Amino acid sequence: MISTKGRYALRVMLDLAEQEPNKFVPLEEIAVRQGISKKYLEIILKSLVQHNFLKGLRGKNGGYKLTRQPSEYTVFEILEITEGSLAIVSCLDKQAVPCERASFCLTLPMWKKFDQLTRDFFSNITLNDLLNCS
Amino acid sequence: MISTKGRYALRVMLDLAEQEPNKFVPLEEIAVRQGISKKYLEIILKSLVQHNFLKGLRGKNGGYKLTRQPSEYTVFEILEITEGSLAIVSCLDKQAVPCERASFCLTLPMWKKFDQLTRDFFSNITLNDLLNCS
DNA sequence: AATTAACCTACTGTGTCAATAGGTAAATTT
DNA sequence: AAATTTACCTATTGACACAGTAGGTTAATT
Repeated sequence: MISTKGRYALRVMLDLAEQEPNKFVPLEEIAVRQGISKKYLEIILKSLVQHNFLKGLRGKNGGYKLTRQPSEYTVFEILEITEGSLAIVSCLDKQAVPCERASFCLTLPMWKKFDQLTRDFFSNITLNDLLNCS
Repeated sequence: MISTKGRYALRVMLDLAEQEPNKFVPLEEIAVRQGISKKYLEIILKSLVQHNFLKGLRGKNGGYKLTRQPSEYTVFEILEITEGSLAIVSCLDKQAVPCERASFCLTLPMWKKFDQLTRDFFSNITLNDLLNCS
């Protein structure tokens, strides 16, 4: 299940996408608008900045802004960063220890298929798509 | 992410489906075969019995057996019982408190779509399908 | 009566989630 | 230069789920 981190991250990115482009928007504004604790959002935005999804600027008139166009962010990459992994089972996690049952596991092919389905689904949705959703 | 409960439950159901039908198979056997702690499996099988997915019989020659044909169990219902919920976001959980942002939430439609995708995917796979996977 | 095996209640260590608290560094304004 | 603003950083916390363990009770068979 997607935690608040991933959900909030998406909402913040969408919030920024709706603001005037290239303008730095202070966290406080976003927090109020989205009804999310400012302190908690800080943690989430930190990782988005570290991955160059956002640019942060300190001081007066500072804040955050997108580093790309909304159409250039996929939901998948935003979720992957904030959730750590979108793998449906731990066996398919990046840093998973290889399972010695893998060769004869009856369920593994199913998990892999679903994993690909998930990847395809969220990779094909951009922030722009969500903004224009009818 | 699917926890060990759901994954183990599936493996146990498949294990039983591979045994002689209508024969009661003791938990000990399954645990050894699957390499899973017997005590932990007890907890998982308990819920499967309570939902009439399995029949348990005590005493000598006792054990567990399926109550239906392997083709009559979908992966979805097995996972739903053992995992509690397969909802991708808590907003879509059965016992979720209604979100007041729902009416204008830009991401909710996406979550709903994915939820349906998940449901469709796992509802269309039966134990029998997994047994015969090539 | 003895054995087998499911069933039941309770407990535990570990880790993650969802925050909160308080301070520091950098940019701007006065 | 001082004050203000706002991002950035470290640490802590309570609650809860995960993954299992322990020990006993009930029912069926031998």
